[in-house]
Amino acid sequence: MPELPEVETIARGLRALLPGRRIVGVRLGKTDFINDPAAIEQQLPGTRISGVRRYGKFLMLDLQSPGSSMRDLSLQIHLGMTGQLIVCPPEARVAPHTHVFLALDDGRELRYTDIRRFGKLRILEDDQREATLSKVGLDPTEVSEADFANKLKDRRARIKALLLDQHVLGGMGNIYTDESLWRARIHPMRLGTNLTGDELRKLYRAVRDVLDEAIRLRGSSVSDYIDARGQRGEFQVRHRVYQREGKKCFRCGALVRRAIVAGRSSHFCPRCQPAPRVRRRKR
DNA sequence: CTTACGGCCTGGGTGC
DNA sequence: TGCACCCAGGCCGTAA
Repeated sequence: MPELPEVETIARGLRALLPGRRIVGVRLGKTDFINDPAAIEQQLPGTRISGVRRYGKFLMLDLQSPGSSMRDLSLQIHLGMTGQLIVCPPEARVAPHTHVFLALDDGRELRYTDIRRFGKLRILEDDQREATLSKVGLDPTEVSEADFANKLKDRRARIKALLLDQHVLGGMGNIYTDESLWRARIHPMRLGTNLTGDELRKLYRAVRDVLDEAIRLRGSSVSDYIDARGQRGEFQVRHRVYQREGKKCFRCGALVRRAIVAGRSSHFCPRCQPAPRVRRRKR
């Protein structure tokens, strides 16, 4: 499931292949995950891809319109759980559940495949672009330690929920949240406001390190993630708690536990990551 | 405003 | 062989 490192890997792959290319044709399969399929079909052909951006888990393809009277557009892509973007020759085998084909002027094709169709494709006018970008929280690969701490230290929500909240930080998903909390030795149910200064520092370090390592290893391929060239990532071999329920903690040997926190299944070591004191429920 | 939670979308994998 | 069920991430509505 693509989170920040996977989306970043895909973005880097696309950046080597797409800028400067013109879209010469559009073919769509199922369209229920696209905000305006007719606009995609009518307005994309003829545009030139000027840039590929990542913000949080979103990808943005910036498109220059051919005529100066026409407005520039952006194609906003969210891969959901099972979305894949592949650049390939048009004769390459078409994977099942491929629903978007963009023919490029170099003879290649950009394809979007999504088994579950939890992904989203949106076409944005240039005036909607920045408003959309501004809704996503700070980028955890660029945020300063002070900004990171300030975002969390006054919040009474659970740290797991805060790290997953895309308005707080953009790009953390279940894997990297659990891995970061394990490294920082913080239980997912701890409240943001109850973290000590030292814990916030450790968590900041953990988030940065986990994401940097994961990007270096081109993401985690736990189910069907592949990058723009169809390659799998390698970070899944470095997972320390994610999907390791019942296995030994790499640090202390206690058995990794799984619990639902903030509506998501959360993996943690009950010894390294001590649970917060349960507040006595008032009757 | 903040937080918590349930429901919804879809289909592959699992377990009976 | 079939089939019910679980689960995933994001988002939205509702309630406290």
